[in-house]
Amino acid sequence: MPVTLKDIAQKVDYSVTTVSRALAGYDDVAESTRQLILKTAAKMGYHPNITARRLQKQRTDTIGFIIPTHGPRFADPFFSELLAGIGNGAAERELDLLVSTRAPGAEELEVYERMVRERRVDGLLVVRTRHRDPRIAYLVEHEFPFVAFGRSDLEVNFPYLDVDSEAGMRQLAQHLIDLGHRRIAYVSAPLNLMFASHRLEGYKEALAANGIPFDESLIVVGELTERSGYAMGRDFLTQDERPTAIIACNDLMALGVISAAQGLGLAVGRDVAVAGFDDIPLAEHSLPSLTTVRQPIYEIGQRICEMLIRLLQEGALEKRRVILKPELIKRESCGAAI
Amino acid sequence: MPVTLKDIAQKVDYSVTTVSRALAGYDDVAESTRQLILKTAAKMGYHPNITARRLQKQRTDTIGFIIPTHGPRFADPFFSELLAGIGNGAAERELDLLVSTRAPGAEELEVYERMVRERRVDGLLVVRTRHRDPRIAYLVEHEFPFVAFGRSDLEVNFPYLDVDSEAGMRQLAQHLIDLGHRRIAYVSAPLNLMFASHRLEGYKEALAANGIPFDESLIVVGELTERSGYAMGRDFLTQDERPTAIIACNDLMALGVISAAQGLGLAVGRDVAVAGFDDIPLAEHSLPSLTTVRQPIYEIGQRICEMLIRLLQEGALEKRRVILKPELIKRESCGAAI
DNA sequence: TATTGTATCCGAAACGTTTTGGAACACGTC
DNA sequence: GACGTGTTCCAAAACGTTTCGGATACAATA
Repeated sequence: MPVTLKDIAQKVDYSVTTVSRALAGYDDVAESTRQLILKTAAKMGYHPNITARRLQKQRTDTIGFIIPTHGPRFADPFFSELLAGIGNGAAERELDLLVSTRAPGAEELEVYERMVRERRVDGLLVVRTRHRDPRIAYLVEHEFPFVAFGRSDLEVNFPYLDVDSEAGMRQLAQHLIDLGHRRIAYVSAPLNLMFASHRLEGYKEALAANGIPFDESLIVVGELTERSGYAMGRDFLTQDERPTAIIACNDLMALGVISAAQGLGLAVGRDVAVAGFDDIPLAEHSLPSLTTVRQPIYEIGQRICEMLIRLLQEGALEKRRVILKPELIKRESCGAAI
Repeated sequence: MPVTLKDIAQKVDYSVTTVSRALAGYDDVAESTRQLILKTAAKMGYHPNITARRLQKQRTDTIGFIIPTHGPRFADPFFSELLAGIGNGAAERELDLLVSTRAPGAEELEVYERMVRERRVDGLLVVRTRHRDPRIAYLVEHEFPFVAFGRSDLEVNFPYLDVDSEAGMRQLAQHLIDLGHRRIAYVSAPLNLMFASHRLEGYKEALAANGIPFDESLIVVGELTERSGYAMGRDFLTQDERPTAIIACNDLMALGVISAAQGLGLAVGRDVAVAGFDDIPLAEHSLPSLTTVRQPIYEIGQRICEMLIRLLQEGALEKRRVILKPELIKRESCGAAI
């Protein structure tokens, strides 16, 4: 049986109130009795019952994070890094992190609803925002505190942090164009993801800026996995008039494209250029190393966590919209590294 | 202000007790009043306050999982898959999952202590067990319910699930030996990890069984990252008398070794054989595809979760120790795929 | 008629904490 | 001697739920 305030109170012969206040550091308890109480509490091995405290304080000191997974073999390095950032961000402020894993869809929304209605968490983190994102709509409607990683096309106002994917992809495509490429294939992410639109937009802008006509047949939509990148890459590279460069919407797919190219006996970086987006750790050490656009994933996790915490503590946020500039990382997969 | 039982009681003019019991489905409330209460609760948008319920029931319906991370760039596909398994396992039984991320060490143990002492969770999941694992020692000493992924060398009895790494590695090494290799280098995981010892043991057994002397200089300890595998692989492959095969303790390092080999102009699968352990999704799609030993990571996550839940519900476990047989997956990195 | 049984309900306590609003007392000041 | 001013303490309420141990009313049984 764990030690409670009552137990201590009995032992030192003070009221529960006084014990509570001594422990909490109020100054309306005599220094001598405080010392006695502190010592006794330590000796008895007292630790507050967090649930009782939560009930009384009417907050959980917990934030929620629902990871959108797809299928059982969910092995995305992007999310483990993001999670590490969020986890450590939460830990710094002594907050608990409640994690759920769910594939996008109706069930996923139910998880959000449960978290909100049953007051399991004080606030939520929403990642990988989608078009007409129902999660955001729900949270805004119920005025539940949350911070998103990614913008939205809903006509609502909410705090978010995002990376300027459009600019990043524009830079990347421009880089390839500068290297002389004209037929640049593009493996998109599912287009219901906001960032997928932004990146595609950036790609189109770069083409337009250089007077290269947009060719629908060079665009394909993948699933963000390596397997998918492999399949798409193979398709492109076995066409009669194959592209000279392939951009994938994330690094995992880009790695798949590289495998596909190499499987066909092509030298990536010479025979065909390949580029990704994210700069996961694997990108640097793949062979050839991967040209990509760097998002500071860990830092993003930390920052959205911080934003949420501040939002919860202060009820508002001075900077509700944060856009980070991504960085083009030139490596071997698009030609000799610089 | 959320709706409480009291609000409903007032509305329908029954006691809080009756409302509570009606909602909970007890049969000592008249069918007609139950219907009334159910309808009213729905209409008023009632949802139980989970914290209050927890306080009363003296359990949290939450399990804890502390992910051992190393450094900020923590992007391990193994853990995201494991987390997906655990997350979905917990969700099936309507349990919350409390996640924390912490590097092994003193701070990490403090997280365990907090979770236990302040009753934040009903039970814990411990993964990647270590020699004289202080987490296990602590939990056993405090008789706190937990299930481990991995065995221990402590003289204590606790429920765990593990993969027979020794057998897996023995098979893998035997496979390489059968392919004619005699100088087989080995990139181990840090040796304080239980599975590292088991795998090294399996490697040694295979050598011994085939009369190959054990060569200390062929053993090196890496950090389970691709970067580390790259460095170790490069070291081995630039030696005068380089090994003809390299086994890495996990797939991520094996991928690093492959990069190193390819960077040196070696054809992996022909000039040098490389093998890993885990069978992360990337292993199948790397080029060449990676020979490895398959652990069903997602399933492992699900199963340890299930075990813990059963342990919590029934107070005991019929099968406290589960050992899974891993499966050798032969692919191109050790010679033509079969 | 007295007793037992059944169906339906509820008051009060409990879970462990924090906070509110004041009580009790000692001390100095006018 | 009355009046403030601190200092130190505490009873009780509150957070929202579940559960224990009846209570009541009525029907069925002996």
